[in-house]
Amino acid sequence: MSKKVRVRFAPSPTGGLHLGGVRTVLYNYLFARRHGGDFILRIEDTDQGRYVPGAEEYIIDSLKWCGLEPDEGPHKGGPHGPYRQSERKALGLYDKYARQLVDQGHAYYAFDTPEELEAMREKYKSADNPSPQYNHTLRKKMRNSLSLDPAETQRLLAAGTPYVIRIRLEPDQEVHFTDMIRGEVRFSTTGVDDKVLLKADGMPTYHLAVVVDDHGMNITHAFRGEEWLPSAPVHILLWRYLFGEDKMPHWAHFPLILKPDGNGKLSKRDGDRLGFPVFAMNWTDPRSGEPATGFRETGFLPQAFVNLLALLGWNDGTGQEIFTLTELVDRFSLDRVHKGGAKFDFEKAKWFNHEWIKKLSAVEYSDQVAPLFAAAGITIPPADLERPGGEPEVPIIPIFADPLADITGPPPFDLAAYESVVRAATPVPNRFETILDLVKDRCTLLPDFVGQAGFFFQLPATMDLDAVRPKWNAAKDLFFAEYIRQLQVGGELTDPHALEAQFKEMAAAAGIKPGELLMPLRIMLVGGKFGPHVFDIAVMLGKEETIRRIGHTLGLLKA
RNA sequence: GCCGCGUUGGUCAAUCGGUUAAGACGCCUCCCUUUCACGGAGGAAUGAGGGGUUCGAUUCCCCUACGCGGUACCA
Repeated sequence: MSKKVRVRFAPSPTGGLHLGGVRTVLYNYLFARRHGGDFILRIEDTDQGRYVPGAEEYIIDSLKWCGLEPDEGPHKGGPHGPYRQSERKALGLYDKYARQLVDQGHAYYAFDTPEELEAMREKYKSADNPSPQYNHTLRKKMRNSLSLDPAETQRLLAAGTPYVIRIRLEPDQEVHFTDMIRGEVRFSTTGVDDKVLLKADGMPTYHLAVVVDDHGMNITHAFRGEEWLPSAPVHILLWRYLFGEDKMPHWAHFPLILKPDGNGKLSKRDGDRLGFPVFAMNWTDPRSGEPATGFRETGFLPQAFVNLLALLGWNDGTGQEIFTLTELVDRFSLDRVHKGGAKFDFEKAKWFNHEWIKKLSAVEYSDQVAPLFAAAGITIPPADLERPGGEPEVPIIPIFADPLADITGPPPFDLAAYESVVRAATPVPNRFETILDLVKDRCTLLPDFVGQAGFFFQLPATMDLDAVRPKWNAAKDLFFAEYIRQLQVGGELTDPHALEAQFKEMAAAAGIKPGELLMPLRIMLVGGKFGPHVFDIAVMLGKEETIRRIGHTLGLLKA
């Protein structure tokens, strides 16, 4: 019986969480859930100088928005805490293992100052070797416990001279491991430098911390972005020296998400330049004050965001593109993750969102849409937000309530059962939601709802009278006056088909082609040439409001 | 420079030696619709180059080119 799967996402709190980061989380999460394992959040705040206040909270909030909640982390604890490396330092493990490495002869003390390092790089830099490495040859020329005589090393140590601990890499050693995505990957130690393991301030570098903490947290599978591949041999060696390669987690390096134009890793700058979000949620750097927009604020549904990210580098081979989180968990496998990077395409991203808006009932996102109306100065009458039959017993649709844990159980999953549970928990739409459902085919981003449905709640902001005026005449004016009278004597508007039939009969009686009348009616009710079928709108507006708008426009046309 | 990883239409991509090389986004045409969408039908568009291996290569191997990543007391 193999160990329980445990994976981790280990960001450094230096800024907003971007696309690539969320996708790394997602693949970790999917793998963990797929195998009934744990997903851990660990904060790699080993670099004091780059620490950004608020970044950790932002990361946690972003994961929450995406529905990718860790099982253990700094915000919720767990049996393997603490979950911040700055706090794990107190455990004394980094120091202990660094010294153990020195004792084993696999690491050494180095006393070089930053200036000396810089001088070394300048001195040995050449066209052939633009970035000289602190390695087995150059270290002989530097100040460290390998080049200095032991007495001098002892003296420097005793005097409290600042030092770092570097790994000692001997040349021509082959290091290889199996990457779950790329297969066998081989390196020669010749090209790798003597990486710093423990910094002068006593904090570990990523290289030491990742190995010590993955070990301490019983991580079974270590997944990260492709940019880490080149330093993998250092981590393999550390595992070999410290805990044994047999205890080492399985590795996988995910492909990069590339900028849409040209080449290279997608960055925040690309988003600014090309006009799309790169971060999960809005983020303002507390130091520079520089803002960045998020997918959430742009009007993406978390379901769509997760869906589009999953497909950026993975697919299930069937051609299916729309997946719920639950389906993703059910289908995900590492061997179908691509090796090559994928360019981000915002048009396709929007398509995913559009699909999700159509797929979901407005009940499932009306709470995200309502504030947008308020922000646009459109008031939704409280009555429209009242739910017929009262609020449901389960207030939140369990799409992101980790359905797998309490609904479908361990894999394989009963997706059909899950869907039915979600359906049963979905309440009856209120009037606001009914209206959203009526126009959702036309909405790609959440803010589109304001433009598409605003007229239901207030007189159209603009009236496209130019669409009516050229062909307007007394006969039409007369027709609508008569139409108002007919509506007045009739009952409340309930059946769009009956309404349409009545309208067409009247048109025939007046000797006017219905097509001549339909557009004016639309303009009267909507204000422009868009929206659902006119009579659906009239029914939704109600008799009184429909009459009011026709009369109002008639007045405008006379003026 | 060196090391590593990649390379199927504009983009995301299927194919695990034999296919007319799927599908999706975007684009174009048409249908539906007396609005805008949705939906439906169709179209243009792809294996970086060169060597092998094989009866047969997009698929396996090698070389080249190109791209990316790394080469910090950053992660």
